[in-house]
Amino acid sequence: MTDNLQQSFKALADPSRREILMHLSKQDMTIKEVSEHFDMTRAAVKKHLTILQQGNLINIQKNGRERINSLKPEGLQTITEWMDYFNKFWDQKLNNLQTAVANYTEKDDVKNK
Amino acid sequence: MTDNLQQSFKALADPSRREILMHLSKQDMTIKEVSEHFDMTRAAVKKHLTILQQGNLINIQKNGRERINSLKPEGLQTITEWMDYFNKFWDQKLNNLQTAVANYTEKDDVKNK
DNA sequence: TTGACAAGATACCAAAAGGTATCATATATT
DNA sequence: AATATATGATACCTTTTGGTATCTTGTCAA
Repeated sequence: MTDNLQQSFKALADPSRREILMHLSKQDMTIKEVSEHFDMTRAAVKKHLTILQQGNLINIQKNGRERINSLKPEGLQTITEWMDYFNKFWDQKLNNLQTAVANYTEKDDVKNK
Repeated sequence: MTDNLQQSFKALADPSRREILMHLSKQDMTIKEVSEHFDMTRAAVKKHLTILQQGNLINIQKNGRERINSLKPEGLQTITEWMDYFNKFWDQKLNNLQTAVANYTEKDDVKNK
Protein backbone atom coordinates (compact mmCIF):
# COMPACT_ATOMS: atom_id res chain seq x y z
CA MET A 1 0.00 0.00 0.00
CA THR A 2 1.09 3.59 -0.42
CA ASP A 3 2.56 5.44 2.52
CA ASN A 4 0.67 7.54 5.05
CA LEU A 5 1.74 10.89 3.66
CA GLN A 6 0.41 9.98 0.25
CA GLN A 7 -2.91 8.77 1.65
CA SER A 8 -3.32 11.95 3.65
CA PHE A 9 -2.56 14.21 0.71
CA LYS A 10 -4.82 12.19 -1.53
CA ALA A 11 -7.65 12.43 0.99
CA LEU A 12 -7.37 16.21 1.12
CA ALA A 13 -7.27 16.63 -2.64
CA ASP A 14 -11.03 16.36 -3.04
CA PRO A 15 -13.27 19.34 -2.18
CA SER A 16 -16.12 17.17 -0.92
CA ARG A 17 -13.79 15.46 1.51
CA ARG A 18 -12.47 18.79 2.80
CA GLU A 19 -16.06 19.89 3.26
CA ILE A 20 -16.77 16.74 5.24
CA LEU A 21 -13.87 17.60 7.53
CA MET A 22 -15.35 21.06 8.03
CA HIS A 23 -18.65 19.53 9.10
CA LEU A 24 -16.94 17.07 11.43
CA SER A 25 -14.97 19.90 13.00
CA LYS A 26 -18.28 21.25 14.31
CA GLN A 27 -19.59 17.93 15.61
CA ASP A 28 -19.19 14.19 15.26
CA MET A 29 -21.68 12.70 12.83
CA THR A 30 -23.01 9.38 11.53
CA ILE A 31 -22.66 8.52 7.87
CA LYS A 32 -26.28 9.35 7.30
CA GLU A 33 -25.93 12.74 8.97
CA VAL A 34 -22.91 13.58 6.83
CA SER A 35 -24.83 12.51 3.73
CA GLU A 36 -27.66 14.94 4.48
CA HIS A 37 -25.24 17.82 3.87
CA PHE A 38 -24.47 16.66 0.37
CA ASP A 39 -26.20 16.18 -2.94
CA MET A 40 -24.89 12.68 -3.47
CA THR A 41 -25.80 9.19 -2.36
CA ARG A 42 -24.89 7.74 1.00
CA ALA A 43 -22.68 5.22 -0.79
CA ALA A 44 -20.60 7.99 -2.33
CA VAL A 45 -20.26 9.76 1.00
CA LYS A 46 -19.21 6.54 2.64
CA LYS A 47 -16.46 6.10 0.04
CA HIS A 48 -15.18 9.55 0.88
CA LEU A 49 -15.26 8.74 4.57
CA THR A 50 -13.27 5.58 3.97
CA ILE A 51 -10.62 7.55 2.09
CA LEU A 52 -10.49 10.11 4.90
CA GLN A 53 -10.03 7.26 7.35
CA GLN A 54 -7.20 5.80 5.27
CA GLY A 55 -5.61 9.24 5.30
CA ASN A 56 -5.69 9.17 9.11
CA LEU A 57 -7.90 12.23 9.08
CA ILE A 58 -10.98 10.77 10.72
CA ASN A 59 -11.93 8.03 13.12
CA ILE A 60 -14.93 5.78 12.44
CA GLN A 61 -16.32 4.28 15.60
CA LYS A 62 -19.09 1.73 15.72
CA ASN A 63 -22.04 2.48 17.98
CA GLY A 64 -24.92 0.04 17.62
CA ARG A 65 -26.04 0.14 14.03
CA GLU A 66 -24.47 3.56 13.56
CA ARG A 67 -20.94 4.65 12.69
CA ILE A 68 -19.76 7.80 14.41
CA ASN A 69 -17.27 9.77 12.31
CA SER A 70 -14.96 12.14 14.12
CA LEU A 71 -11.88 14.20 13.29
CA LYS A 72 -8.50 12.71 14.02
CA PRO A 73 -5.33 14.81 14.14
CA GLU A 74 -2.69 12.32 12.99
CA GLY A 75 -3.11 12.83 9.24
CA LEU A 76 -3.02 16.59 9.45
CA GLN A 77 0.04 16.41 11.64
CA THR A 78 1.81 14.29 9.03
CA ILE A 79 1.12 16.88 6.38
CA THR A 80 2.05 19.77 8.62
CA GLU A 81 5.42 18.15 9.23
CA TRP A 82 5.99 17.68 5.52
CA MET A 83 5.24 21.31 4.88
CA ASP A 84 7.53 22.44 7.64
CA TYR A 85 10.42 21.48 5.41
CA PHE A 86 9.34 23.97 2.79
CA ASN A 87 8.33 26.61 5.25
CA LYS A 88 11.83 26.41 6.65
CA PHE A 89 13.15 26.72 3.12
CA TRP A 90 11.11 29.81 2.53
CA ASP A 91 12.08 31.36 5.79
CA GLN A 92 15.70 30.91 4.79
CA LYS A 93 15.13 32.32 1.34
CA LEU A 94 13.43 35.29 2.89
CA ASN A 95 16.38 35.75 5.23
CA ASN A 96 18.77 35.61 2.28
CA LEU A 97 16.75 38.28 0.56
CA GLN A 98 16.85 40.47 3.64
CA THR A 99 20.61 39.96 3.91
CA ALA A 100 21.01 40.96 0.28
CA VAL A 101 18.99 44.09 0.83
CA ALA A 102 21.08 44.91 3.89
CA ASN A 103 24.31 44.44 1.91
CA TYR A 104 23.03 46.60 -0.88
CA THR A 105 22.21 49.33 1.57
CA GLU A 106 25.72 49.14 3.01
CA LYS A 107 27.33 49.47 -0.41
CA ASP A 108 25.05 52.35 -1.06
CA ASP A 109 26.30 53.97 2.10
CA VAL A 110 29.91 53.47 1.01
CA LYS A 111 29.14 55.05 -2.35
CA ASN A 112 27.70 58.05 -0.68
CA LYS A 113 30.61 58.45 1.65
CA MET B 1 -11.83 27.29 -13.18
CA THR B 2 -11.51 25.70 -9.77
CA ASP B 3 -10.28 27.84 -6.90
CA ASN B 4 -6.69 28.27 -5.78
CA LEU B 5 -6.96 26.07 -2.72
CA GLN B 6 -8.21 23.19 -4.82
CA GLN B 7 -5.45 23.61 -7.38
CA SER B 8 -2.81 23.67 -4.66
CA PHE B 9 -4.14 20.57 -2.93
CA LYS B 10 -4.48 18.78 -6.25
CA ALA B 11 -0.90 19.66 -7.15
CA LEU B 12 0.42 18.21 -3.89
CA ALA B 13 -1.60 15.00 -4.18
CA ASP B 14 0.88 13.38 -6.55
CA PRO B 15 4.15 11.92 -5.21
CA SER B 16 6.12 12.82 -8.33
CA ARG B 17 5.09 16.43 -7.98
CA ARG B 18 6.09 16.51 -4.33
CA GLU B 19 9.42 15.03 -5.36
CA ILE B 20 9.85 17.75 -7.95
CA LEU B 21 9.30 20.33 -5.23
CA MET B 22 12.00 18.65 -3.15
CA HIS B 23 14.44 18.95 -6.03
CA LEU B 24 13.52 22.56 -6.67
CA SER B 25 14.04 23.34 -3.00
CA LYS B 26 17.72 22.55 -3.52
CA GLN B 27 18.12 24.57 -6.70
CA ASP B 28 16.18 26.08 -9.57
CA MET B 29 16.12 23.84 -12.62
CA THR B 30 15.10 23.75 -16.27
CA ILE B 31 12.48 21.28 -17.44
CA LYS B 32 15.17 19.07 -18.87
CA GLU B 33 17.13 19.08 -15.63
CA VAL B 34 14.04 18.12 -13.65
CA SER B 35 13.32 15.33 -16.13
CA GLU B 36 16.75 13.81 -15.60
CA HIS B 37 15.74 12.95 -12.03
CA PHE B 38 12.78 10.90 -13.16
CA ASP B 39 12.06 7.76 -15.09
CA MET B 40 9.45 9.34 -17.31
CA THR B 41 9.41 11.42 -20.46
CA ARG B 42 10.03 15.13 -20.52
CA ALA B 43 6.45 15.64 -21.66
CA ALA B 44 5.11 13.97 -18.53
CA VAL B 45 7.39 16.05 -16.31
CA LYS B 46 6.29 19.18 -18.06
CA LYS B 47 2.66 18.32 -17.36
CA HIS B 48 3.50 17.97 -13.68
CA LEU B 49 5.30 21.31 -13.74
CA THR B 50 2.28 22.96 -15.31
CA ILE B 51 0.04 21.58 -12.57
CA LEU B 52 2.46 22.78 -9.92
CA GLN B 53 2.39 26.20 -11.54
CA GLN B 54 -1.42 26.22 -11.52
CA GLY B 55 -1.24 25.35 -7.84
CA ASN B 56 0.89 28.43 -7.26
CA LEU B 57 3.68 26.22 -6.00
CA ILE B 58 6.32 27.04 -8.61
CA ASN B 59 7.29 29.81 -10.93
CA ILE B 60 8.25 29.13 -14.54
CA GLN B 61 10.44 31.83 -15.97
CA LYS B 62 11.54 32.00 -19.58
CA ASN B 63 15.25 32.39 -20.21
CA GLY B 64 16.22 32.06 -23.86
CA ARG B 65 15.09 28.67 -25.01
CA GLU B 66 15.03 27.39 -21.45
CA ARG B 67 12.38 27.55 -18.75
CA ILE B 68 13.67 28.01 -15.23
CA ASN B 69 11.45 26.38 -12.63
CA SER B 70 11.66 27.68 -9.09
CA LEU B 71 9.71 27.27 -5.86
CA LYS B 72 7.04 29.80 -5.04
CA PRO B 73 5.58 30.16 -1.56
CA GLU B 74 2.03 31.32 -2.31
CA GLY B 75 0.47 27.90 -2.81
CA LEU B 76 1.95 26.44 0.34
CA GLN B 77 0.84 29.48 2.28
CA THR B 78 -2.73 28.97 1.06
CA ILE B 79 -2.71 25.40 2.30
CA THR B 80 -1.05 26.31 5.58
CA GLU B 81 -3.82 28.81 6.23
CA TRP B 82 -6.49 26.22 5.48
CA MET B 83 -4.89 23.81 7.92
CA ASP B 84 -4.63 26.43 10.62
CA TYR B 85 -8.39 26.15 11.02
CA PHE B 86 -8.08 22.50 11.98
CA ASN B 87 -4.95 22.94 14.02
CA LYS B 88 -6.84 25.49 16.07
CA PHE B 89 -9.65 22.97 16.44
CA TRP B 90 -7.25 20.34 17.65
CA ASP B 91 -5.54 22.66 20.04
CA GLN B 92 -8.92 23.35 21.59
CA LYS B 93 -9.80 19.68 21.76
CA LEU B 94 -6.48 19.02 23.45
CA ASN B 95 -7.18 21.79 25.93
CA ASN B 96 -10.57 20.28 26.68
CA LEU B 97 -8.92 16.96 27.34
CA GLN B 98 -6.40 18.53 29.65
CA THR B 99 -9.20 20.31 31.51
CA ALA B 100 -11.03 17.02 31.89
CA VAL B 101 -7.94 15.38 33.30
CA ALA B 102 -7.45 18.25 35.70
CA ASN B 103 -11.03 17.98 36.91
CA TYR B 104 -10.72 14.26 37.37
CA THR B 105 -7.62 14.74 39.47
CA GLU B 106 -9.41 17.25 41.66
CA LYS B 107 -12.29 14.84 42.29
CA ASP B 108 -9.76 12.20 43.08
CA ASP B 109 -8.19 14.49 45.61
CA VAL B 110 -11.58 15.06 47.22
CA LYS B 111 -12.17 11.35 47.42
CA ASN B 112 -8.89 10.84 49.19
CA LYS B 113 -9.45 13.62 51.62
C1' DT C 1 -40.67 -11.77 15.25
C1' DT C 2 -41.29 -8.62 12.03
C1' DG C 3 -40.70 -4.44 9.88
C1' DA C 4 -37.96 -0.20 9.65
C1' DC C 5 -33.50 1.74 9.49
C1' DA C 6 -28.21 2.34 9.25
C1' DA C 7 -24.63 0.65 7.10
C1' DG C 8 -21.62 -2.87 4.17
C1' DA C 9 -20.50 -4.69 -0.36
C1' DT C 10 -20.46 -4.99 -5.38
C1' DA C 11 -20.97 -4.23 -10.09
C1' DC C 12 -20.97 -0.86 -13.22
C1' DC C 13 -20.20 3.78 -15.70
C1' DA C 14 -18.24 8.29 -17.30
C1' DA C 15 -14.74 11.49 -16.60
C1' DA C 16 -10.24 12.76 -15.02
C1' DA C 17 -5.40 11.69 -14.38
C1' DG C 18 -0.83 10.04 -15.55
C1' DG C 19 1.73 8.58 -19.10
C1' DT C 20 3.80 7.91 -24.14
C1' DA C 21 4.62 9.06 -28.93
C1' DT C 22 5.03 12.39 -32.28
C1' DC C 23 5.32 16.62 -34.64
C1' DA C 24 6.00 21.70 -34.52
C1' DT C 25 8.44 25.88 -32.93
C1' DA C 26 11.96 28.77 -30.97
C1' DT C 27 16.68 29.55 -29.79
C1' DA C 28 21.80 28.36 -29.76
C1' DT C 29 25.83 27.02 -31.99
C1' DT C 30 28.86 26.08 -35.69
C1' DA D 1 22.59 28.93 -43.28
C1' DA D 2 22.29 24.56 -41.24
C1' DT D 3 22.10 21.66 -37.42
C1' DA D 4 21.36 20.65 -32.64
C1' DT D 5 18.85 21.58 -28.49
C1' DA D 6 14.95 22.99 -25.28
C1' DT D 7 10.45 23.37 -25.15
C1' DG D 8 5.30 23.58 -26.84
C1' DA D 9 1.28 21.16 -28.39
C1' DT D 10 -1.60 17.16 -29.51
C1' DA D 11 -3.52 12.80 -30.09
C1' DC D 12 -3.96 8.70 -27.93
C1' DC D 13 -4.00 4.94 -24.30
C1' DT D 14 -4.69 2.82 -19.64
C1' DT D 15 -5.74 3.28 -14.87
C1' DT D 16 -7.84 5.74 -11.19
C1' DT D 17 -11.50 8.35 -9.36
C1' DG D 18 -16.05 9.98 -8.16
C1' DG D 19 -20.41 8.62 -8.65
C1' DT D 20 -24.92 5.55 -9.00
C1' DA D 21 -27.77 1.43 -8.50
C1' DT D 22 -28.69 -2.58 -6.17
C1' DC D 23 -28.49 -6.23 -2.94
C1' DT D 24 -27.16 -7.93 1.63
C1' DT D 25 -26.29 -7.66 6.60
C1' DG D 26 -26.78 -5.98 11.25
C1' DT D 27 -29.56 -3.63 14.77
C1' DC D 28 -33.44 -1.14 16.92
C1' DA D 29 -38.33 -0.98 18.13
C1' DA D 30 -43.14 -2.37 18.08
